[in-house]
Amino acid sequence: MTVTLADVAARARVSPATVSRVLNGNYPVATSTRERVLRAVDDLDYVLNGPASSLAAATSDLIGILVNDIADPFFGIMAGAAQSEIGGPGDGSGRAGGEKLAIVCNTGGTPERELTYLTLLQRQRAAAVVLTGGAVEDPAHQAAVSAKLAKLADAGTRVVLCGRPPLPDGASVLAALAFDNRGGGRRLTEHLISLGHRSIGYAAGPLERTTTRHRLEGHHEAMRAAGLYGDGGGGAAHAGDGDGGAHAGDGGSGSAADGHSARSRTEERLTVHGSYDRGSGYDATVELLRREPGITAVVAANDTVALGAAAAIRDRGLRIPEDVSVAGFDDLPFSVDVVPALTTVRLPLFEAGARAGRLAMGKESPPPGGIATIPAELMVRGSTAAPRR
Amino acid sequence: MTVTLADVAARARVSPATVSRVLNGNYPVATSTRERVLRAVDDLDYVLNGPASSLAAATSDLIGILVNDIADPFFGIMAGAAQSEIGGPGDGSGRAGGEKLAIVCNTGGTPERELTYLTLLQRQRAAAVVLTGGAVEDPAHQAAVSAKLAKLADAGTRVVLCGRPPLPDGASVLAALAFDNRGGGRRLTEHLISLGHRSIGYAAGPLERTTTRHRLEGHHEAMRAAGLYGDGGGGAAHAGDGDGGAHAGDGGSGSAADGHSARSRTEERLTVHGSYDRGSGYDATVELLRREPGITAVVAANDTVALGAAAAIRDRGLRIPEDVSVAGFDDLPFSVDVVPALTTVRLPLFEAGARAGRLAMGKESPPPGGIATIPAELMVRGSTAAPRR
DNA sequence: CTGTTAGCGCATTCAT
DNA sequence: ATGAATGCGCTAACAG
Repeated sequence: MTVTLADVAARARVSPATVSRVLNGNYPVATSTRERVLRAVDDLDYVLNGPASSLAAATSDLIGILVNDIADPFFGIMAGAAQSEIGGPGDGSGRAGGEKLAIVCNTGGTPERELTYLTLLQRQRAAAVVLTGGAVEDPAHQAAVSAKLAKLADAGTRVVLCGRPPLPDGASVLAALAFDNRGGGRRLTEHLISLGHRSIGYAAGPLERTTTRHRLEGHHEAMRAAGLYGDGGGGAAHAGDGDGGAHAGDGGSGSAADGHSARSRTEERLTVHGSYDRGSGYDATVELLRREPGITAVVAANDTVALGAAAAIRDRGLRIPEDVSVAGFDDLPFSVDVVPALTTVRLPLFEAGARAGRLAMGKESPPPGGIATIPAELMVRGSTAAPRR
Repeated sequence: MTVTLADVAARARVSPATVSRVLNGNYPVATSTRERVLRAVDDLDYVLNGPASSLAAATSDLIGILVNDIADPFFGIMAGAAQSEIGGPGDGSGRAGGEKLAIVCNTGGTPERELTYLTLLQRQRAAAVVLTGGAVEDPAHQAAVSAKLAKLADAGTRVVLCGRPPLPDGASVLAALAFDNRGGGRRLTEHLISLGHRSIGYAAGPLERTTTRHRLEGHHEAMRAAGLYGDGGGGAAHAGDGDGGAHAGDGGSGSAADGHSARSRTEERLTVHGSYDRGSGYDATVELLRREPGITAVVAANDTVALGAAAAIRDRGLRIPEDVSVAGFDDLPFSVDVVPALTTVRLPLFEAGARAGRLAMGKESPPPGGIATIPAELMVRGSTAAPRR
């Protein structure tokens, strides 16, 4: 019923080995023979048996791309870009030559599924794995992921991080492309401060994610530098801890009010954690407004959260930016279209994803030290303005 | 170097077959034996060799999900939902038991890549394939896809269509879940007409896609029924042609003005085609406004296109909805947050994706006849209002 | 319930 | 440049 290599060989009147050689193209074969084989392949409508091929070759042409949330364009853009560098252009006939199969796996942001997918990919003997987006900072999970990645690398799988800070032990990672979340967060808040804002609320993301922490740290840095956290909120906690310092800051559990002594009460009051979605931004903003009715600006964990924040502000009868300024992060495509257009921090998601894809394909050499920090650019638009007198 | 089933068997003092049985769980094994094996697996940190397993079993645990554009939440939501039904919850240890690996493949909407991915999936002996989103109506491509799907089905791969009309020859498809794009489109335009609009522009999607055609047909039906296309634009062209009638209406090439004789000049003037993105909506709306400055409403191919349309309208100094009403399609998450909130047609993307996932897993039985039409719900919000006097 | 025996379809040695 | 033989690691009968 199913056509095999041997069938093709028989029809082309060559040995199976020869067919294998023309199909893989990595061996000299006489042109006339090659043509005969190719014709037989077409005639018989032969499709290579991937599993058999992978078994014999001890490697597959699968490349996994892990994302936290596939419904979020933040990940979709990176994944799409990576995939465009991986999946060949297709030769029209759909015959599928030697291209890799880029597959995206949706972890839902949970550590368990992340590990499960990594194992599944390991099981498939994936040629490469790209991990996108922030990591969860639970030490146990970090260790488990590191161990798993080490095993993957050991088995010949190329590991690339995209939009994710380097691992403490980066040995097994080919390359880590990290966004400058901290710098972007700092510049965004500096912008607000320069506009004259003094009381700025922050609708943060999930507590345990690196992305959340880095953006928040940038924000806090700016606030503290401007003396807006009043009492002794020291800057000592994360001093000199570049985006690359991936050791979990607070280790352990985590309510927002877990008494980190260097954290001022103002700082705590003006920060609310949630998830990276619209509803969370809405709720966080309602809470911020309740705690501190006088805030003149809300910074959101990302653009989607900012959408919810803006809705909450409007529902309170306040205007943007006249009464309250709003800012996001990422600069997703819709951000320029909301009214007023969203001030945000632009991350070159597509470029980063594409680069990660090339790295995974081995088409590009890793940055020095295997680590590259990707700059974030402040985009000032209509949603932020000087606070009213 | 690499641990195999035999190693585990040796350590557990059982035969390889027994190890295989406990790993696959589909065979009775004594509890004590099972535990011994499991312990050996953990001790040795064994990971099943997927290719070898697939080769022997003649089937893999891969399930492919094809999407047109992974950066578009329309697809991301469906894919994520499908994946959530497929990828097991993960057992925490990341040990990865018998779960399937849901992988999403980004075709970019091009027929070639769609075929290439299908071939790649066929090569991998995928357990199932889910095709999401509208199809391209080029007859040659349709035939190629049908043939490929037939081969996949033949090889035991379950084929599910989600948000895509059934194939002319649906034999090889397990189930087709089609959205009621036509009905939704019609009701949306009827809503506008009932509000008093007479001159309504349409920023349509790519000409050759089923989704585009069906939404547009619904729109045209409503317009014609209200006599808004003046001269003899007959309703005969697609009469009684349910969403399921998948034969390419116009066959062949395709400028918008290819002289379909039953199409009125007004109809043509008020319809502009583009792609399913924001920029396209902007451009189309600029063009519509140029052709017919008096239009009081613009209907967009989807919510993203509507975003661009709204931007174009505002850039012209017009207000929404006072001067021009705007409507979208899909009801993506951001649609409720734009200002004014977008009137649109809600498609249950998550539910449909989840159902497709269950179908692909064989966890749910197909609808009668293998075809289900999923209803679309009109969502009236602030972006549409009665035209001004 | 468990062990034994055969391949699954292909990529590679080696020869030639 | 091509053919012949071997084994990748696992599952699926078939016995017992």
